[in-house]
Amino acid sequence: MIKNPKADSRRVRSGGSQSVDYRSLAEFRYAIRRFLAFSEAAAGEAGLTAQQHQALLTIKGVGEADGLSIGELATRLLVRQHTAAELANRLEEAGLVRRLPDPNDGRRVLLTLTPESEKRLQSLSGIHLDEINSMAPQLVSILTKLSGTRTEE
Amino acid sequence: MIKNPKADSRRVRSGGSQSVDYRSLAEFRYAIRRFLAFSEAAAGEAGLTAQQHQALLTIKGVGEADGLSIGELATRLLVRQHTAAELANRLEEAGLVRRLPDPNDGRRVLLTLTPESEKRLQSLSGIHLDEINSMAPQLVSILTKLSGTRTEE
DNA sequence: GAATTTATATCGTACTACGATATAAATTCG
DNA sequence: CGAATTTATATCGTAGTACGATATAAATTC
Repeated sequence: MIKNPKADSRRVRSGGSQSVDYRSLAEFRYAIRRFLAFSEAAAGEAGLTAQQHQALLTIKGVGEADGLSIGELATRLLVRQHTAAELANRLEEAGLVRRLPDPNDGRRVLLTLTPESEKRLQSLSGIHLDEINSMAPQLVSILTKLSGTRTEE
Repeated sequence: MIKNPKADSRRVRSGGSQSVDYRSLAEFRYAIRRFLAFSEAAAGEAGLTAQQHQALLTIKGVGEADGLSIGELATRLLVRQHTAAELANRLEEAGLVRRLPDPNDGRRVLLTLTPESEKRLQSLSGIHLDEINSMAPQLVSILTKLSGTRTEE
């Protein structure tokens, strides 16, 4: 079977410059939005905001033995350090992280999960894996369709 | 060459239930965050907020000839209709969309791009295609690594 | 050991999405 | 047909959160 351009693939040519597949670009953003909306809803049902959930996942996922510093959390979440500090405040108040001073550096604070947040994160992660598996084919398809559409033609 | 599990793939087994690859899940979120941060910065340089940029892309990408209604925009952005209406206000004030009453339904308003926003969107789209192309391999790799890690083993 | 840098924290502000609500047009149906 | 209901958009006040500005304290530099 020969690979043909999809029927609904619309490359709009404008102003004599290169064509752009606006539809696929919009589909890509829509897919990301759907995933994030799904994730926020799932987090909400677990009593977490989206940021709280992702902070927990980051602390767990980076997997530093003694915990993750505020600064490293900020780097991973792509927010300012004081934003990560505020996020840590809210997580601590909710009993979802512990703040432990770094024994090697008195300025740093290391964040670790509590048993409660470990539990919630594990449940959420399973739910998310299911969702990612179900959306992955479409996402890969969009990425493939967009690949190389910038400079070619 | 035989496909082996990656050395840095860490599946954490907890509580006797299934293992979860927290690191890959965190990497996936980090990739999404990087893309969104890139996109927001690019939009900002074009004088747009992230939402404004995505509204323009949606109006263009859905490709209805007469424009996109507020309600359809809300559906695609996964926000409430009145949020889309407010977004349309800000876009209109900035001269980036026009509101045209739907001749077939007096309740509806159709949003169309202006020449100015067409121009900015085209430029932004090219920049985004480059970024998507450069991140796609890693994203596909993460998705592949996560695939099927929910129920198996 | 004084100056600088790094890490975290606090406070006030701004942006934006939301709930509640309003208005008007279209549709339903007795 | 005309009243009731539904649909589409809009407005207003509020809340959450990320940010800039700033502060404090510990570590590093020289």
